[in-house]
Amino acid sequence: MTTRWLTPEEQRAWRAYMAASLLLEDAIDRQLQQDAGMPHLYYSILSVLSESPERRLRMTDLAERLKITRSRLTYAVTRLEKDGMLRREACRYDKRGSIAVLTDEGFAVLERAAPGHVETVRSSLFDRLSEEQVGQLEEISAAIARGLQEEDGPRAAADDVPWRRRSSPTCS
Amino acid sequence: MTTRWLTPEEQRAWRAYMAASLLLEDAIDRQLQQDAGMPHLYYSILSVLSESPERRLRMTDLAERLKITRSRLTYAVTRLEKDGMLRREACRYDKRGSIAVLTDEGFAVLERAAPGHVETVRSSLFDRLSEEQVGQLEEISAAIARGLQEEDGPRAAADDVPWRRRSSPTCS
DNA sequence: AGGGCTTGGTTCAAGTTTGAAACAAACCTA
DNA sequence: TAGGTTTGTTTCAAACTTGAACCAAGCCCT
Repeated sequence: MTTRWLTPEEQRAWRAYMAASLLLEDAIDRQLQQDAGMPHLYYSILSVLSESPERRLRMTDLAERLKITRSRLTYAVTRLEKDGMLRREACRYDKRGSIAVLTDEGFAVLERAAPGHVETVRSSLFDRLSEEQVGQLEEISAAIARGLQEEDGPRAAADDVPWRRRSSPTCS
Repeated sequence: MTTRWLTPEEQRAWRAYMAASLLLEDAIDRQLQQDAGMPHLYYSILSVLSESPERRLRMTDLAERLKITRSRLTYAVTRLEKDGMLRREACRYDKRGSIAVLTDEGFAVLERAAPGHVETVRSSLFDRLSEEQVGQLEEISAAIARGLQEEDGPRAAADDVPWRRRSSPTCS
């Protein structure tokens, strides 16, 4: 089949998107590195944990939520654990499992870093967009994410029964 | 000043965006790594070069267009040069300068990889969006990029005179 | 001309990411 | 219930990124 090349509009959109996403990740990473001594991903890990019941989550669930590989997560968690931001606990019900638990120190660091981070997100992103555009961005992003996720993982649905791991996020 | 936290709509948009951009970069990187043996950035370098006059560009210009640091570019170009995708030439007019030139082999590799890449971009992104959304994405991205660039570099404008480097991209 | 500042580019070490391989526990099935 | 497969996690080496430090070469300015 002959390639369906991008139209000029698509080209423009694609290039603009690439530039924006690079610049944005960069700005955010730099700010967090400066003010919290960790890259964006690491901050996100703490953030997700802080919102989970009992501030704990299994590695796989954490990876799933953050859309990163388990391997990448292992490395990050190892560093964060070394820094005292979180600790690992064994899972009682599944001896393979390991659970990341946010420590009080980790929570404190997060609380301290949050305002600066939000400010950066705001000034880099939301201050530049109209309310309407915020909605558009969400829809567009959701559409992309949806598409890319169903590809590999038609997970959940029927086999996601209550007593299964997937629905008991803290595994304890 | 008290932090202006994100509204629920902003939260949703932000999370959706984060997920989408991670998944998208991932999908694209994986495809290119598989089919062309190089990550997305490296492909982009070849791509930008291929569209430049004489398929050559100064390092700084290349970095500027790709929105990456010079250091990162140096590393990438070193690898690509080792692989024969491009070569470096000295700049005649400015002995500090070095110019990356796409080789015929590099061009061939690019041509071979392009269809697969475009197909991935299409199926991951544009097939999921309406025409209207493509336009919205461009506007949103442009707004973000604009904001993040003027911060550091209020370059160009008046002092971007014709005979200056910035406007003679090939420096030769 | 002789500093001193700026710019273009690379280098270096430390940190991060990748993907494949290794392991171990859990699950299935005959 | 033994063996085979799947799932959860880590490990390892190789690749990539980061930011600061460095080296020239160009650019003032007096």
